[in-house]
Order: sequence, then structure tokens, then C-alpha cells
Amino acid sequence: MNDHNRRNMPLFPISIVMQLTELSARQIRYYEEHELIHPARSDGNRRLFSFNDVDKLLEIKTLLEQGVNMAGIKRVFELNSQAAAQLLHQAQKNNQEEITESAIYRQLKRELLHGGRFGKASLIQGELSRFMKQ
DNA sequence: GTTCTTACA
DNA sequence: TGTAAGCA
Repeated sequence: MNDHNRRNMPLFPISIVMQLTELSARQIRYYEEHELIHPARSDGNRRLFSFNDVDKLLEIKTLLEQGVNMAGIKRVFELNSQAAAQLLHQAQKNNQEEITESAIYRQLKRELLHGGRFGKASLIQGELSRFMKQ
């Protein structure tokens, strides 16, 4: 069982995710409607969230608190996946070792936090301002 | 008892 | 977003 599988395993019912994220069930379902998350379903049609889903919801919560709307959050995720794809491409270009997907995301997270080549701060101050309320 | 969908405020 | 109804 690798990291990737572990993080994507459908494990938590919505009640647990509510406690973990401090988001309401209404909000969590709403973000799913807008395709920000894609929780699996149990046999009884109940949502089952993975660690990745929870992480994504926490990121959504942070952006929401910063005043970013739904469109802006979608844009951030879009840019993040682009950045991840770029990191993956460069990693493969620089050596033949097998690159773990989770390692790529960890590096992306570091770069974003430390204002690396993708600079999240500049992203929020610049383009993202169009998606801010007020 | 918990969660789901739908609908209204 | 919160809340309520009616199901599963």
C-alpha cells in the first residue's frame, strides 16, 4: 500500500469531515456540487471522504477566509495542478528515477509556502484579486 | 441515528 | 448558507 493509495482511500463519513474541517455539511456538499472535491459513495449512497478530500477542503476553507470566491478557488486549483504537472515534467527530465506523485505535491506545497517560482502570494495579490469579494 | 436530496428563506 | 421535509 503506497502513499497515493492511502491518501485517496474513501474512509470518512461527512460527520467526521465536518469536525476535521469545521465546515458545515451544507458547505461540504456545496463544494462537491461545484466539483472542488469528488468524494466516493458508499453502497447506501453516503459520501466517503479521503485524506486528500479533507486536505482539499481545508485549503478551500483557507481561501474562503481570505475572501476568495468559488471561481477563484477553482482557478487556484487549476493553477496548482498546472504547477504540479510542470514540477513532474521537470523532475522526469532531470533524472530517470521514478518520482512519487505525493513527493511532487509536497514540493509544490513547499514552493507555494515559500513563495517559490510559482509564488502564491503574488498570485493572490494579482490575478486572484479579480475573484475577491468587495 | 445518520445522511441524502430538494426546496425555500 | 441555514434549515426543514421526507427518504433510505
